[in-house]
Amino acid sequence: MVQIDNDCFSIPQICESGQCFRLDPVPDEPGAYELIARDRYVKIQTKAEAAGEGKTVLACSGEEFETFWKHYFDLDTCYRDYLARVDEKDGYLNAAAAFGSGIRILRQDPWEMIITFILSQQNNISRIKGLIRSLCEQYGTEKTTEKGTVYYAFPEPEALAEATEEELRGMKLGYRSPYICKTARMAAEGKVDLDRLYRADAEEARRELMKFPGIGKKVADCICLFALHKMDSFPVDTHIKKVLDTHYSGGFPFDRYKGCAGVMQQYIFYYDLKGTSSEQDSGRK
DNA sequence: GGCCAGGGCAAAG
DNA sequence: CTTTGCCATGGC
Repeated sequence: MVQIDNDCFSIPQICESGQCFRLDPVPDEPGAYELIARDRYVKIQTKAEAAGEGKTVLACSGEEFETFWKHYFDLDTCYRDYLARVDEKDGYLNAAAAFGSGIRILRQDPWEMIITFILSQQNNISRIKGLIRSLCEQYGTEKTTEKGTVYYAFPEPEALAEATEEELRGMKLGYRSPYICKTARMAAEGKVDLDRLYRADAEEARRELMKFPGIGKKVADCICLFALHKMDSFPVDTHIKKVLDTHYSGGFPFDRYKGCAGVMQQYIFYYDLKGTSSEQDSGRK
């Protein structure tokens, strides 16, 4: 058991922010979450104390926390400093940052993000989660925790490369099936050295990732941000595009947010997705 | 029941 | 280099 008391760290917000599709509340256990990262599983307890301070407990050893989860959740970084960089005069971004102040940019697995965000295109989050679950149950290795919890690891490239396009269509992946099929085979053959991408700059990483079928600018940027931790990557999806048109017609101030544009992107995305629906329909095309 | 979802791609303009 | 039509499926 490891207790985390970092400032600006909220599992529920990270869960809802849509960067990780294998983090979910445990049914009938208020405050409990399950997280699967590649082949690892961890159970999480979140408890809102009377004082208002959030507390998070990971059910793992101190060693596993130090060598993996701490880095995964980016807990060595002070997100209060990111919040402080928000322009005082930017009302929208202040509201968005306040709303999502517990979000962190995770360091997820590149291969997992490649498949996940290829599936994400023109799709909604709840369905994406369902598709990922199907893929894991079908092609991932079944594992059991010390306490007897059964879960499925994310399929390795070699396992997913065995899938045929017809099988994937049968699992309702739709027109994304050939993308997954070809990408898995390319990855299994080692066409792109994923580890090398950590060293590359964002621009080069993006170019390399776009060699996979089904990965364009937006999906590549998601992989750069959510796996490779390129903090200047700024995925522009339908939500972000709408906000940029509505609130930043003069252009988003990327220069000001050098080194943390991706964090701002997540604040905006989450705010547009889950924020107060008081002016939900104000955005027009 | 219709609109839309964390887009990409190839063909046209 | 910038638009356009198409691609499956189901959540809401």
